Amino acid sequence: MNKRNSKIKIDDIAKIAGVSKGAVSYVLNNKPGVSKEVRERILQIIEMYNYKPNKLAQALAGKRTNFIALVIPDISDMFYARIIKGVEETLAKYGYYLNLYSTHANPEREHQVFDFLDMGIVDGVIVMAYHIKKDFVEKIAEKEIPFVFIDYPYESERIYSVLVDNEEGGFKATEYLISLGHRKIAFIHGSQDAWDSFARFSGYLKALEKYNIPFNENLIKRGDFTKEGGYNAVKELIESGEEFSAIFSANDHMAFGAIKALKEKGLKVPRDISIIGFDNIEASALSSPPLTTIMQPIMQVGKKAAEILIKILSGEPPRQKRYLLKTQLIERKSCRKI
Amino acid sequence: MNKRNSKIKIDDIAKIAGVSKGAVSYVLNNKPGVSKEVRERILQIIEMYNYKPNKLAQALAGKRTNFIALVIPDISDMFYARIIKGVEETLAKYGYYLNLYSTHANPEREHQVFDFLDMGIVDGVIVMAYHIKKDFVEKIAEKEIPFVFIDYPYESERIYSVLVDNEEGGFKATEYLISLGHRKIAFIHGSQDAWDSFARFSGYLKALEKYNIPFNENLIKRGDFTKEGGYNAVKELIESGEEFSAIFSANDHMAFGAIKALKEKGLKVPRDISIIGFDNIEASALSSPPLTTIMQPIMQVGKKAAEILIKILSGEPPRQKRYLLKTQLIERKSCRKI
DNA sequence: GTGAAAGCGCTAACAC
DNA sequence: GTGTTAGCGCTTTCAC
Repeated sequence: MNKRNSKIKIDDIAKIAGVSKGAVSYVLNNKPGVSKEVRERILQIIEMYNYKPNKLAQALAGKRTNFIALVIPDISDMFYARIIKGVEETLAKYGYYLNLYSTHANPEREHQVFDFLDMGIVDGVIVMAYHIKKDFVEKIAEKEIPFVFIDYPYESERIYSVLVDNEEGGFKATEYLISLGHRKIAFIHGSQDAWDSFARFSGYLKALEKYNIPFNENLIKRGDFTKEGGYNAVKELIESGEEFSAIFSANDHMAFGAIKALKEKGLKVPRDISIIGFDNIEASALSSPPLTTIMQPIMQVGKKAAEILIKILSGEPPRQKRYLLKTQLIERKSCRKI
Repeated sequence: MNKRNSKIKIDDIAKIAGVSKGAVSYVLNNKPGVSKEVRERILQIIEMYNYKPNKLAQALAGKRTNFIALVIPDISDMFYARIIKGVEETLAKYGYYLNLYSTHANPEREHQVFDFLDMGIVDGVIVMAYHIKKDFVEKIAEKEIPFVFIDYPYESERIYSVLVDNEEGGFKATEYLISLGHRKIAFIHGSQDAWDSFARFSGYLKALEKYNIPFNENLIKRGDFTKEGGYNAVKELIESGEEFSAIFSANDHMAFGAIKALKEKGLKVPRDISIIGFDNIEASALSSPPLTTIMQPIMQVGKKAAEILIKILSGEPPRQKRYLLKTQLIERKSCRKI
């Protein structure tokens, strides 16, 4: 019934080398307390028998597992895939293994995740979840196992978090449009409850304010982050008769929908209307016209989160708790000077 | 120094319930041997203290870890991402956790992977690797821990593997072109050592044969799976003066390069030349013209691999060792009847 | 039906 | 320096 009964273990190595397990353990962990000759001999035998210590036993005996859990809504979404990559690459660099847990944005599964913390199998957790409320998280913070949040929107003294500076991105996008001479700039919101969409909107507002452009409520429409949402929002906008020369869409998908709606009404981008998106998804470079957009430093988000966690695990927890990563403007062909 | 000293453990539960650890263990594992009342009481206490058994200890004591390792070349590539998703979803369905290991197609890391098998931390492994040679794999097959290969090109009695039927896909693509009236069909190879490209080519050959179309060596060019490769190959083809009315490109990226080369020479797709790709990458639906291509059942590959592994772990290893998944023709606008 | 005790494979404190 | 041994937290056999 034992699934590993045929495997060679530390006792075997010890016996063969004519020493105690302790000596072998020391050698395995590069610790002093073994003479040079004995160490060499043990090393040889380990090599010879291709002995690999059982991680489970090591971990149970107090060592780390070197496993880090990453909790993420969806693996196959390119956006998350890049976060995963950022995490994975830095973890690998420091000798950690990745333990992926996909929640499919299911609230129950997102909460379930925290059982990981008590199971002893991972040294730390990186979490990206949408439905976890602040008080829950704060309670979790008392666990012994460290974790860092990605896109945790609340300020907190105790939670490590890294997120994209959406507000600054929204500001940048709007400012760019303004610099091109636009003053009647429509804004397409994402989903109702999306705090990142609001942060972008907040940047939009700040830019208007900075350049003394009056805010016009009729220029604000709501999409839902999908192409259809953008399409409907812009169609509505056009039919409202409100004048505008540019659109800032809270994400690229909606921007494509917007372009479609514009096209149907005989409006050309960027000839008649300029449009800027947010995210820089793959299709944005390929569309016609190629979409000017705000690129999120997605991979860096993953990288940063992993780095923080590793720092904590190394016993040097960073003082800073919250990391805001800057976006970047990708200038393509969907905006023009007027 | 102990990282979990504050956690409640099985002894605590036992003490509180006034029973032995054994009893608690039985309850945890839904085993008989505990009276109904005692069981209830233990359950209550477990609930009350939110006790979670330590997986490490459980696993060490002989149980499964419920962790499955997935070894894959690159996470952020959409293609692999979908495999991951397929694997992850089925694993989740059966209560397994995913353990991702990205090799970046690095031979050393690909081999390293097999250390997993000896470390006791995963119950099984799904591997997709490019640089692992047949004899190495066959040797690994003797390990006790089960694994299944994705895209393992060799026939084998002992290795479980699931792969896409590239030959059938190549046949289907070619047959489609032929059905449209084409007889002078160029083929653009992928990289030199890509067995999947060869399989597609082999399908091409079979289709020609079936329809009594003579094979013309001058119609065969080599790319390297990149857009540039496709571009160069087709440029060369055009400049060779060899006549052709259609191109079957071994992947979509090269097809885009091909279209570019065609365009530069004043040839329009599909007006002058029909072109079919392979893979159905995201951009293929978005390009102009939208690319007709062969879709690989990528997610199913992951799903199938996971299913096989789970079957093995459940003690019912499937008799069939090798699973060939069928492709699908995605008809868009890059081919026309002549 | 219940509890004691022997592992699982390793680490680390402690004698020698 | 070297070897012994007591855990780590759980499962499971085996008496009772």
